[in-house]
Amino acid sequence: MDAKKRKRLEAVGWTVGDATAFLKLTPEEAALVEIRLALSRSLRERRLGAGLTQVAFAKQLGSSQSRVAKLEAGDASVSLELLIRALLTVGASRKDVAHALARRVA
Amino acid sequence: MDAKKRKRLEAVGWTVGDATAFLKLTPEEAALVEIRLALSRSLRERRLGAGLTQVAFAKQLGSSQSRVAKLEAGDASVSLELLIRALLTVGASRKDVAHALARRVA
DNA sequence: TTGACATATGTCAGTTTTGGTATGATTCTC
DNA sequence: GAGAATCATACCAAAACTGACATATGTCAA
Repeated sequence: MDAKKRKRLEAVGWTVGDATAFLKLTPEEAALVEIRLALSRSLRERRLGAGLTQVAFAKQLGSSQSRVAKLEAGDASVSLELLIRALLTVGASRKDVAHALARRVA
Repeated sequence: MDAKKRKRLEAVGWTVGDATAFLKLTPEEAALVEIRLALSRSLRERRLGAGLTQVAFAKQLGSSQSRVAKLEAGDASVSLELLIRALLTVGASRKDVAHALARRVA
């Protein structure tokens, strides 16, 4: 989108940009969101790759299906702590976690 | 240490190995400990590199000096969440965090 | 359609984590 | 030695997170 069109839209009350820009996140907050997203995607891939349902995986993890769903949704109500522990539980190594974390996600 | 010496020690009631082996951590728990350690080390390096005291950094982070000390000590009472947010606050990027996390620590 | 299965979303009491405060230990500079 | 600065540790009330449960949505096969 060119600058002129943006100006026009903003003049009428629209905000132009991606979700993080819209939500006015600081760079750190944006990075945190990206990290959450990258890890949750990796988690889902690994769970499916292992042929596990959310229920089965929740049992392994010592948690509930609903929390696994939230984990994979990148829900704000789950901590990075649990997200990383979950990845380790599906068999990811420390380096795997690092790799998932570095992966482009936007 | 050779196998013979270990056998001799174990026969008398000693446990031979590193801290994680001694504490009988599962692989996931051990990885989590290593992750915490790797991140906290990186945090201290970065804070010092930025010429900040714990007090000054705590202010930036919106936390307290005592919590920064615990962060850097790898204390179990601080979450990975806060640890990672702290790293991002001292200027680490998502990739920096990934790199710190992958770093050998034992 | 119905039933079975997988996943998503809402809620909540109990637990964990947090920021703050207090205090102790160490190391300097005067 | 006194005072100042930096970091470590203990404690606590408030906030955030968790597991569990209920329930909703979606999908597929009979």
